Amino acid sequence: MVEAMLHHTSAAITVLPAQADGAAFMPIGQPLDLQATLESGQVFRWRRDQGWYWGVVGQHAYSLCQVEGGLLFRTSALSTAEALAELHAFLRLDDDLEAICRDMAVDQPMAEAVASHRGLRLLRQDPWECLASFICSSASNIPRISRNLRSVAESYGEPLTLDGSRLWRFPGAARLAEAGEKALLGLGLGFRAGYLARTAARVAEGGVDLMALRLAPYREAKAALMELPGVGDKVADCALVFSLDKLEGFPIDRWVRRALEDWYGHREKAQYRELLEWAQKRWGQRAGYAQQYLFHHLRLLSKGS
DNA sequence: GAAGGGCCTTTGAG
DNA sequence: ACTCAAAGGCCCT
Repeated sequence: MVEAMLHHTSAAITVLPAQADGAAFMPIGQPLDLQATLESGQVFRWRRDQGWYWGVVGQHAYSLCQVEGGLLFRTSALSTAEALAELHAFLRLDDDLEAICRDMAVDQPMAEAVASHRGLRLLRQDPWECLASFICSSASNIPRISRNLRSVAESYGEPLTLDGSRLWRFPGAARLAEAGEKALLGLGLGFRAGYLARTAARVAEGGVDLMALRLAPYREAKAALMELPGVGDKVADCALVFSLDKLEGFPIDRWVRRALEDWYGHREKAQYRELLEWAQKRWGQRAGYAQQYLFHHLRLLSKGS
């Protein structure tokens, strides 16, 4: 498979990625920038090492490496077919990104963001891990969120082995409810520990069926999420966009708010709901993508890279 | 109902 | 050493 792929490799890639032998190849026709996708603050537990990304999708460990025409991958999944299906869903390859970006880029700032990060995709994450992740994101920063979630997974999740490397599944709600607030506080979660423990308990006892929310309309699903401790407008929108297929969601954090002020002339004090309605009117079902491009673009600009 | 302010922990960067 | 910001939410005036 790898050899067949190499014959149409572009001149830009002159050597095989490290440790390509034995990896399977997944052809991808959609635009994909794996680095931008995995490092744009949607997910926090993927690690890069020598051009390979290591992480967990569903119940299985994966290592991924982007090459011309697709991905090289290894997995702990039982069959290649299962892995391909899992990756396809995770990367939202059913989204026609070219069309989405074309529709979104109706103004200068978005046109620049889209042009600068071609292949940045939304992901379809596991709803519980996604919700828990963004509960932990409150008033935090990405390096810290990553560290916190890694601690949680390594303390309470089931270990997986892939090519001699250890990865951890994210622990289920029942496991975290059992662990309790004090234990989570001990992992450095700060005031988020109480939120996470209480929401875990609610989810574990069936107070809300996260998977079922994929079938519910946006407003209904959001209202259900916002009943949970530590879940307000922003965290709910993150869970909706990144894991529940509600791409009309539009999470507004400090960065996106800044982008809306700087690039679209919104006033500093504008309320969340007001900005949300504006974005949904402008971008409709592509609001979630629009948000991700604004977030990633402004963040990279301000980091000077 | 809207608006403003303080507090909830901890870390990383300047 | 000190300050501020960080993919917020909640509760009180």
